[in-house]
Amino acid sequence: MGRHREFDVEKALDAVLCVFWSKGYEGTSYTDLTEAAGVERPALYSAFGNKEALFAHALDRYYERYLNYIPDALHKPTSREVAAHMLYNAIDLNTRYPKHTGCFNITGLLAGSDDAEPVRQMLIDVRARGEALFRERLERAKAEGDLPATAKPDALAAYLMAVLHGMAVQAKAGFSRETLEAVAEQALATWPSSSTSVSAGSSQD
Amino acid sequence: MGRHREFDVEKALDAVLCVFWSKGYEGTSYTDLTEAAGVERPALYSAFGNKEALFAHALDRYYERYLNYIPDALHKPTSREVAAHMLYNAIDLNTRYPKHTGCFNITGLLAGSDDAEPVRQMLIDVRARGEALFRERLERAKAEGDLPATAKPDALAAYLMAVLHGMAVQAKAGFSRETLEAVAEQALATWPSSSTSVSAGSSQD
DNA sequence: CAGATTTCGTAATGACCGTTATTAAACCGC
DNA sequence: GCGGTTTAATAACGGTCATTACGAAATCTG
Repeated sequence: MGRHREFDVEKALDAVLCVFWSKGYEGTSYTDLTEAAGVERPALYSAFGNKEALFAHALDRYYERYLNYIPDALHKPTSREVAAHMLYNAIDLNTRYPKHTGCFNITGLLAGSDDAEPVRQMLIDVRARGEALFRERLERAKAEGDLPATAKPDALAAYLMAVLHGMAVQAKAGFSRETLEAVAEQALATWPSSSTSVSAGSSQD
Repeated sequence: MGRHREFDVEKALDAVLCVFWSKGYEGTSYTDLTEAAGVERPALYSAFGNKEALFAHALDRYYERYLNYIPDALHKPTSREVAAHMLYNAIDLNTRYPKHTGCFNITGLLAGSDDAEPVRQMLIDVRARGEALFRERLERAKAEGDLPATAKPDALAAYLMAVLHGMAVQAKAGFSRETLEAVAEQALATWPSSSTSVSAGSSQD
């Protein structure tokens, strides 16, 4: 019983997500959010809780709707294909929307006042979870012989995540998709392989 | 004539720099700055101007005092040494101070409200200037035969900057110096070379 | 239709934001 | 020591922040 909700909760969350994506947590005001969602302030509060809870909802949705290529990537047969899939899908995501380039997660992770420390920590934790999944996939690749026995899955995972994070920064700095693809190509040029003999150092033309 | 200044302008700017380094531009309040500098608000205003001008002063000082390894790196004889010097000095800088890990520039570049857009643009411009210097150095290396004729200096420069920015993010996420060194090692494993035959793909052990 | 319940929209809350009058104190040349 | 000048410190400014009472409107059950 009671009055029905007049706005679409999913659509409102999508609008909120885009604003946070562009400006980060503290860079976004509640007025920004209500204007983007087309919903009055108390309505957003009753639907999602306070600003921090709303950001958490947006973060969940970001992983569900935009980072859903990660599970797909992890299922690729070889570690090289996993890496390539993650790189090129990240580039697409980081440059697809001119209004909010880069990565939602990384954008909010770096700066913030002391009050926003819980939010930063939340982003740090989620990021670490993603890297752990990738590392475990590389450990499997090593066990399967897809990576050489000398390979270090943890270092390799950290390395590729560094490239991904760096591209998120560069996308925010206005880099084109083409430039980022050149970055990815360079990163993949050094990817280790167990079977084939590699000549990665001169693979760029 | 007139009353003498009772605080050390240089020391105040150093203190201010550290706070901005940790929290970014908007994450830092003027109260944070005056408390760190041990200087009352009007004194900071009279010495540096408003918050944006103060941040610009801090950015200048950051490049003078902490990124002074970049000119040294660019003077190394080979492009590989240039890259290695930049990577390992960046790691040291990004992990040296537990109170403000990562990179001052990258920390403030990603997020911010619309009011802070000029500051973000300032950081984007300075970052681009650094990458341009590196790219020009790689073009010289190519002309000198230090890099193969097939090398693409712009892509190579963007790639290494991506790794550097990614490490700045990871430092902010709590990565240890050792982990970042493994990342740098992986990044260098693929660095192109004109003379020696390369087997970068299996160079990790 | 009556009563209970939920949402909506206005408007207000106290706290903090960056910035600056204003007044008192310290220094200079004379 | 005195007038002119610069700095120091207190305290205030209007504006925006996130958050929420409160009363009107809308929907359900009975």
